[in-house]
Amino acid sequence: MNIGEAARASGISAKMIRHYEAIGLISARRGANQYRVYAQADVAELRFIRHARDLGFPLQDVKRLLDLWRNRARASAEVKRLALDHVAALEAKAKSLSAMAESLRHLAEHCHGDARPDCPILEELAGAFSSQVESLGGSENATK
Amino acid sequence: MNIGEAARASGISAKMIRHYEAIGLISARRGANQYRVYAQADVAELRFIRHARDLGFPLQDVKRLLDLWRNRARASAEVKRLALDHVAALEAKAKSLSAMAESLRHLAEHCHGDARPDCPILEELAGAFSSQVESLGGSENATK
DNA sequence: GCTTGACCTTCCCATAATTGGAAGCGCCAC
DNA sequence: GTGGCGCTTCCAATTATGGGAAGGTCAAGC
Repeated sequence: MNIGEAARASGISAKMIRHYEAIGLISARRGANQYRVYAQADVAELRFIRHARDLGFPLQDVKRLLDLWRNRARASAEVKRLALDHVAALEAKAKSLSAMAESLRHLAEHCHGDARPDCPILEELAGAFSSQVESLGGSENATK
Repeated sequence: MNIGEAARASGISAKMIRHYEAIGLISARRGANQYRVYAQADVAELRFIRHARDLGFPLQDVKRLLDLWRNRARASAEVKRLALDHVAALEAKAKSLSAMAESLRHLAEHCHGDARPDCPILEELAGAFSSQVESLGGSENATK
């Protein structure tokens, strides 16, 4: 099959299939036309890639996982280590985003959100960790 | 003060300060040398930007927030809307990452992780939603 | 045979945010 | 007056994906 059909069968765009080939993740035979030709096994690899991406693995890890998948003599220990490292990274990222969301939501709760200009969200962004910025508008001469 | 000192005072690298100027987020006066010159108010803006970035706001939102901050006649409603939209985006992203982490951790729990090659993680990546890929190794001729 | 349309090819560019480096100049202290 | 640091601009890489141009190929229809 050609790249379009492989794309439909795998859920990866033709654009990305070419890209994955360009970065050495996969390879493809060429027909007499120079068209890329894909077999069922190639589609299976593409699906593998897509599932790994769906789980958030970066392409570098996907490459390693793909190598392990192709290698019948692999040790499952390495797969597990990759997976658990990735789990840790995902959880750290999720935690960080949740913390951002929570502090921002806390700020938003104290903003009345009407036509008035005063807003604790902006005040926090301006002041944040340090003390309040004093007389901001009037001290541009303090340029040093 | 020059860009280096502004960078140290704001926690934003000189590189990024120049970049923020290039994309129109901030501006800077120039001295006789053509060196950028920053006042305390400029540092306050830089800090504002950093805090907004720390909360995960994309630069586009930061630009809008900065405009609102500069505008004394702003309505806090828009700030609140921006903030709550961003909170929703953050929470959605965090939830997505957590879901990935959980399903991957679930898979990893069932992988014995030793020298043997069989591994449910790889099997899931290969098969996932569809049924098991049957006789993958032997049917490359089924190319259609 | 020729057109049309769908498909394929390669190459360049864009996104978002940040970082790195190179080449060249100014400035200050010693 | 010179060495080192800071400043300037420009160019590129990162990560993953997509958009589009300019052209080649193929099958169908008339």
